[in-house]
Amino acid sequence: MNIEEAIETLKDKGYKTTGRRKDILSFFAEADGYRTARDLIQYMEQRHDGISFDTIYRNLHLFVEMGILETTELDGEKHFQIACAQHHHHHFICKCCGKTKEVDICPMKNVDSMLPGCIIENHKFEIYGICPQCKTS
Amino acid sequence: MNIEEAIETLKDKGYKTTGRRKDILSFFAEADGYRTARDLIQYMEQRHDGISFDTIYRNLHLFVEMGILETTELDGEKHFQIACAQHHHHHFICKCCGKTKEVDICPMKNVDSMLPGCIIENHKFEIYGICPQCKTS
DNA sequence: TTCACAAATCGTAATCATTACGATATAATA
DNA sequence: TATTATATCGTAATGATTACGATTTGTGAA
Repeated sequence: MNIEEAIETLKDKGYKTTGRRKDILSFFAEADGYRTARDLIQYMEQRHDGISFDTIYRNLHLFVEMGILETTELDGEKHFQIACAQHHHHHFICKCCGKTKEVDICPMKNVDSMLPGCIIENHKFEIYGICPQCKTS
Repeated sequence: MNIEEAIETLKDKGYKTTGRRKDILSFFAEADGYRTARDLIQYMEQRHDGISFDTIYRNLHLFVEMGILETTELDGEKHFQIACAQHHHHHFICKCCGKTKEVDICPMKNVDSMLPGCIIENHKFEIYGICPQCKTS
């Protein structure tokens, strides 16, 4: 998902293309990994007079809902990144820089039979550690 | 892990056996699943005049650190339950009542080779859904 | 059993991420 | 360019969690 695609998606659903939205998308396009709302606020304050919490959180939620961003909870704080592949996958997440790597292993294949009577709705599989770049620096 | 074991663990490490700690352990022993700090506060207020946030959170953190409780983040709120088995395992978690079921599948066996150069520190694999009891009621 | 003291608890204020809202500004379109 | 629904702003409110000085209590020694 790149900025142009994201803006197309917004237009298709009747949402407006605003400067703020482009800025938010730029931030995540450059980011290459998970970032918090606070990271985004800091970025926005650097290149504008200010940014409203309302705008930050409203758009983060909207983008997640539209599949433009993915979200996960790390250290008690919500993190966001550009949605990568369309197919089902999981992530290695660097604790240091937030960078992610796709992992095409899904452990759900054999799980159904182990949970008789349960309705399985979704699952989370994440691997945490240090990426090669952070390891050497 | 039962209450007696937990109190032994505390004593061994030089921590005191207080009424509050016994009450907190009783709550989780009865709970059979993940509960929030607020759930615990509500329970404590029912059988005492009141309970300090300080006592709640200090002991929750202590118990996690000592392996008496396990913790996970659900819906942006920390949840706690009595640590179950000693061996490595994962959980099915009922979104409705917090009840957990052990799942003895671990997807990490083949992951190392997919992440060359990365230091893998830990991982999370959780399955979310509705348990049989909540399904029928 | 009582004493002394470190540890634990209490009550409450502070913090921090997130949500909410009335007022204002702006993108889309006719 | 005029209209209007949508988006943004500035700020206050919320809710979980953390912090802290004052008080209480469990524990081990006398």
